[in-house]
Amino acid sequence: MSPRNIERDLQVREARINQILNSAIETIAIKGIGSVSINDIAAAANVSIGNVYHYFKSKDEIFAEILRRGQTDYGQHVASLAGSEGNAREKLSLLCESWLAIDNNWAYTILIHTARLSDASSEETRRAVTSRFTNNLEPVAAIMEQGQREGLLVGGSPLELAYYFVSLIQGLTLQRMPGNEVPIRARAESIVALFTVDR
Amino acid sequence: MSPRNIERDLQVREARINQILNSAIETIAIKGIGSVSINDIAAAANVSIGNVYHYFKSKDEIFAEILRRGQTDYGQHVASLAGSEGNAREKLSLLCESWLAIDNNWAYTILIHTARLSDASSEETRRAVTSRFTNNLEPVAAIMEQGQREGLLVGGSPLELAYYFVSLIQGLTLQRMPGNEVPIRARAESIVALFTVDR
Amino acid sequence: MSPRNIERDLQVREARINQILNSAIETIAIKGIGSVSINDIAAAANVSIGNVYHYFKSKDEIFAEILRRGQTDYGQHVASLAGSEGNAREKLSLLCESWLAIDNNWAYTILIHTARLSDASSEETRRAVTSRFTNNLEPVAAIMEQGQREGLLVGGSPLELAYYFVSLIQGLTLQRMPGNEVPIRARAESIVALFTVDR
Amino acid sequence: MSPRNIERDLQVREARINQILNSAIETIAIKGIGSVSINDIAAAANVSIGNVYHYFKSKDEIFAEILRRGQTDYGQHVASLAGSEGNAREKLSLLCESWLAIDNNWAYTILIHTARLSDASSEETRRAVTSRFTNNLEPVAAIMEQGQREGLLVGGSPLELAYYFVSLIQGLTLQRMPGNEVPIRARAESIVALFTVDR
DNA sequence: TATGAATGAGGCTTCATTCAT
DNA sequence: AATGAATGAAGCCTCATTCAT
Repeated sequence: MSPRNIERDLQVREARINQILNSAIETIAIKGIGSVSINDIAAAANVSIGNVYHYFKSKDEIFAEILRRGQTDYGQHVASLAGSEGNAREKLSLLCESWLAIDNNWAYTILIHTARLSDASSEETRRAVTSRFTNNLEPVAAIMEQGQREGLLVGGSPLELAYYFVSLIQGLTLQRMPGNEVPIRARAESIVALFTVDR
Repeated sequence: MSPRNIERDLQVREARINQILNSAIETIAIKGIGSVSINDIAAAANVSIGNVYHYFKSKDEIFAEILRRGQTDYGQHVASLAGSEGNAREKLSLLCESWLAIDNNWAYTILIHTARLSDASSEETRRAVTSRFTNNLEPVAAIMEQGQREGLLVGGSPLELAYYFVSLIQGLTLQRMPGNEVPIRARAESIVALFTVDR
Repeated sequence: MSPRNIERDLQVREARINQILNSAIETIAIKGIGSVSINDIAAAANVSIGNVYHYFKSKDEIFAEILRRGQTDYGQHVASLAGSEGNAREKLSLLCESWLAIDNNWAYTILIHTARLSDASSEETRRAVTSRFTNNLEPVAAIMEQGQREGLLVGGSPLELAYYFVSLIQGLTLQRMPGNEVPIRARAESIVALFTVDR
Repeated sequence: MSPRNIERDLQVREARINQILNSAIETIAIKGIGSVSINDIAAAANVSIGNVYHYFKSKDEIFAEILRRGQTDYGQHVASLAGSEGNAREKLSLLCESWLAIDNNWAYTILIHTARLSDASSEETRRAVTSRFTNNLEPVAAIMEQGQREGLLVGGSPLELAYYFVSLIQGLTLQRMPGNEVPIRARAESIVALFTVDR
């Protein structure tokens, strides 16, 4: 029937989708969420506008997919961290450092919050984002609990602590948006210290 | 009735400006930063579009003015708190509680970050926002320093601690946007505990 | 409050709406339903695109309003005809002639049928169009009934006859679209003869 | 299995073309003339877009071919009817019933009229459609003439009567578009009665 | 013959801003 | 001071058509 190599087609398709999403997140990092247009995204991906719409139904779908991937990847990262060898303080440090090391994170963070806003995206997208956010707290809470058992981290509800930790990280991340010149550097060590018991 | 004089005119003007700005922040809280239009703002203030432009040069100026007022009010609040009687832990608690009590805060917070994005507003607005943000850290840093002197709060650079505190508060605030159903409540007590030494 | 003449404003508004709608129906008559764009409509009305949207929510609303007016006007026309002096055959003749005399009618007719098509307009528009169409059959049916009482018109269900009459008129109207060169002229006399008993 | 030869290739080609055209008319019946896209047509025919273009030069050609076949088939039908045994009234009844029986007819009818509109199709297509329409009137006119000779049908120019008959049928057909709920059923008997002399 | 990725012009719609009254 | 009509640029999205495989 088809004189085309289906498997190769799928690979190309996947590659193109990645290409669009990856350059989109970069473009957002430069232009900012509110100003980024499909035009920008297409240009950054070296692809025509029409072709972007060949792979995505709408701008919202692009945002939603970026978020899905970002949150899923982060979830896997933090879950594997929670399940790995080492004490809770070390894990928290690693988590902290990996966040602070990624330049793009502010874009994900702003995207997460923007996507939640009423008109900015569909009800479904919002639900999915919030649900993943909540799920991703679990491994952090597990680390908190481990730290409490080890006597390394401060007491209190582990989930609540995780909530504070993630909020702090996200709050810091937002300070790193382009154009922002707050003359203070966040240091993983000091942040983890807030949650550490021995001092 | 009362003859128009300059003073009364200014009062009316001021009242109208307040009316527009106050309903604007509410409208932003509902529509979302990115979707709100001058039309929405005018309608919410029960004022014509043209009249909005009579009081403000541009949409950016409205945003900028909301931010200026919000940040200035907050700055005065936190400065007076820093200068007031009481120990640092109590002050931090009050600061925390006052933030968590205000429903609109997420809108200010998102507005602050949006306004900083390159294309979203003028260079001048961005500089002003960031500058006020940095200035407003000072009183918090002063409270941190006081707390360290009192032996109540954890050690480290007071400014850096203030930075973390504010970031945490802002991060939490963002979780309270409409449509958000994170099933965890932030409690001032637990937050302050992170910065407290006696445990 | 307002230094504008409200009444005059309303008059201007009404005039502008008429101007847009009237030139729109003309433009449709030239360009054809399927090809007419908001751009065409705006240009024909000597008005900017944005201003068209100041008066109408969407292209569909323009179509819907044209239809509402066209069907309402026709309904009043035919109702007043049905209630007027004269025998049924004369009334039918007048009705026929007035339809055949109006050059634009094909556009209304195509518009009526296009508006009924699933994707072409909203459920609400479609219902309204069909409902008005059905209502407008009544006066024609009344004429048929009068004609039967007078012994001038053929027998059968008056409503059904009205349905045939209107369908015939519409079918003929469609033959008169631009680009159409069917070398036959419809004549009111012959059409009415089909519904006449004495021959 | 069976060796490919030219004849078989042609058969396959013809089969594919039929498959596309048949599902296209169905799709038009659902989506509506103005909204149907090549994509819809390809999907309905279970064929790729590219393959549609392998068999047809353009969307206009598909429409034109549907019309050519529809009008030609109808022409043959009505011509054979005109040449068959039986009196004119019976022939008119059969013609009427066969039209009313076919669910798709409204789509053809709308298509015929749409295709005639200036911008909707090429000059050539329009000429062909109108020409076939006019030609197809001849057999109907012949039936009218026969009926007049037989003393069964009303007097007047046979071609003009044929024109009215077909317009009436088409007008009725349009009332049967999807979404249409005109609560009146057309009955062949009553329609033919309008053209019948004995009453 | 068959596929579907790719293109880009064009259509609809929104919105900040201006201006006559 | 107040109104809202008017403008037009810009954004989102669709779709007929082409082309490499």
